[in-house]
Amino acid sequence: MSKISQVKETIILNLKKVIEEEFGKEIITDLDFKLEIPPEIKMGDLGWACFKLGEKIKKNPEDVAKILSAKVKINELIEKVVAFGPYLNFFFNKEKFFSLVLNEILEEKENYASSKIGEGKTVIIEFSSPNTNKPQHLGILRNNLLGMSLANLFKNFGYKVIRANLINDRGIHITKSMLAYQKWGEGKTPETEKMKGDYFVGKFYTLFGEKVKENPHLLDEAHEMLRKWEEGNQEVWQLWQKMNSWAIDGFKETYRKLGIEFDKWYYESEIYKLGKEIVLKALENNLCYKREDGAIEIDLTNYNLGKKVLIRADGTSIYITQDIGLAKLKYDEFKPDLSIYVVGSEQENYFKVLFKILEIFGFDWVKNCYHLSYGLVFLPAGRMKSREGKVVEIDDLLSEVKKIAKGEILKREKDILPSELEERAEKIALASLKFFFLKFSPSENINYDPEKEISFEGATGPYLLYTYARIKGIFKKSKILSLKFKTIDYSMLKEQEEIELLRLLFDFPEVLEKSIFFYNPSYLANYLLKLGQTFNTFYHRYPVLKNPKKIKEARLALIEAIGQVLKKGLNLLGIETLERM
RNA sequence: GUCCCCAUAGUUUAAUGGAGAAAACGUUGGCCUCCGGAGCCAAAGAAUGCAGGUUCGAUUCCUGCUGGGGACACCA
Repeated sequence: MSKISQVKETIILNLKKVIEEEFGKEIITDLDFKLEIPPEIKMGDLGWACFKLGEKIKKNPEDVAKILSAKVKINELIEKVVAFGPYLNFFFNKEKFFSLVLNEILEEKENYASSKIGEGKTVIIEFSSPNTNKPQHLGILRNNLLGMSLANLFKNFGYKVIRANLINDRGIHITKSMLAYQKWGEGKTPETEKMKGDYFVGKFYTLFGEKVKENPHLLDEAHEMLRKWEEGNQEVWQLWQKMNSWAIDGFKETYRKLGIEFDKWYYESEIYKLGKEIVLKALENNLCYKREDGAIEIDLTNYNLGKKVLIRADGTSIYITQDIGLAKLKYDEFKPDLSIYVVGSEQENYFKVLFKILEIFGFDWVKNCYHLSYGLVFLPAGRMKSREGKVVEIDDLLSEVKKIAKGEILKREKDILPSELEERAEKIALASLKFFFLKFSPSENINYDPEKEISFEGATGPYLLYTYARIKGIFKKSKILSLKFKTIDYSMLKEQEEIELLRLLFDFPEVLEKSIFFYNPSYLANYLLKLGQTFNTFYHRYPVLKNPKKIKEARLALIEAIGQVLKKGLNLLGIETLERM
């Protein structure tokens, strides 16, 4: 256990002991021993709210705080214990506090705030899961980023993480684009058109949408094509394989740009027959029933989820059949302690149905399944609709933001090498986009106005990259390669801003825990903003280098620690830092 | 019709039931002789949609209402 978490543990143990002695053993079990950082420095460094205890023993919480403050022992780190209204607040010896936190960060480096609490446990995160009939748009971008950052966070806590991608490469929406290509493709390919494969395929999906308005009969042809596909018709399969590989090549290109990797790829075309056996077995056990028309159905009206067909009358399976099968497949293969599905909020009802069916079928591991639902992304014109081409695609947006980033760099540095320009612009553009989407709580819908939201100032990724580069800049100027942090005199650090920064650094491990506990990377994103803002205030108010040696070294240690935490936090969000902007 | 989610400065968002509701954008006014101005400082701007309730304490929990979004397929 890290020294920092030991500090909290020790305080809590001490506190529990005092409460036991004062008010009896039984009372402990009902209390929440969570220490919080008070809103203002003058109130103390850690605090405990006495409301609940007061209620239990029928005493005013302010009196409780007073009683406790007299009893809780101080030590070399805790120099004062004070009753601050209904709160019991602890004041640290600042020099000891600085030395404790900064030494831990500087020693642990990128391992600061990592832990092994997840060791031996497996988490499977299914995310992205695109349809192979069109390029990925902003909604999936949000999905991709959430899945990636959650995977990073879980890894940080020692979990074994399986990043799974279910490619939806089968079904009527796929044959629609296939049919359009067959009719109007004229044998063109992504190569002949110099187009990214997924864009090329998407063009025909949109084309189908247009043509079907004039000729509704096309829909029947698409259904006919799907039937042929399921029969294994050779001609249809060749076309399907060709177009799918175009689309998937395009996806892989997008993932590469975003820095997203997967450990496991599932293809709907390979698994869509899974689950039938499970359903048939459930039928034998009377967990579901056969309707008069032959379809197999389950009645969930008792759970207010209606009725759901599981196998069609003609014996073919539907989407949920396969998801039942896939859930079991994932369980058998990985025995996950937690299985997360990152899927949009419009499918909340679907997942309630899926999980309920798994429960009824007797799979007790369904209790480890969790639907991480996130809100929709809206454009100024409203909800995105691929069929109408009313979308913003990831690749387009990324290259546009990159172009703007280039312009910004050239404003500041005219004679930059082209390769350097390219790399910096790429990282800045990615930081801008990724941070934008991750700073929202997943449950919130996002209104995205491409004209307005592409910004590199204020609460943005580039602001944080800039802050990090600024810290690196100071080090470069200092000509100090590695800091001998053991000999630093931490009593030099006593400014208000320095103490605020220290409290933030101290809080970092808990922010990461909170992010993972609520499956919400936005806690981390907003924390990083706060850290960046506080650092910049400090930076403008106090020089680091133009100081006597002792102060200079102490401040360098502080900003080095800030740099490390910024970098680690950004990396967990999937954002890479830059040494120069 | 039934169910779910959302509603907080002009705008976009933040706040495990707890300590003057916090930021960013925009607006107004300042700050490069000083470690990077993609920055900083200051000001103006909020009875947290409405009406009740629970609580020592509600932006947070409960009920009703209003407005917005979503879901209720033998689509995926």
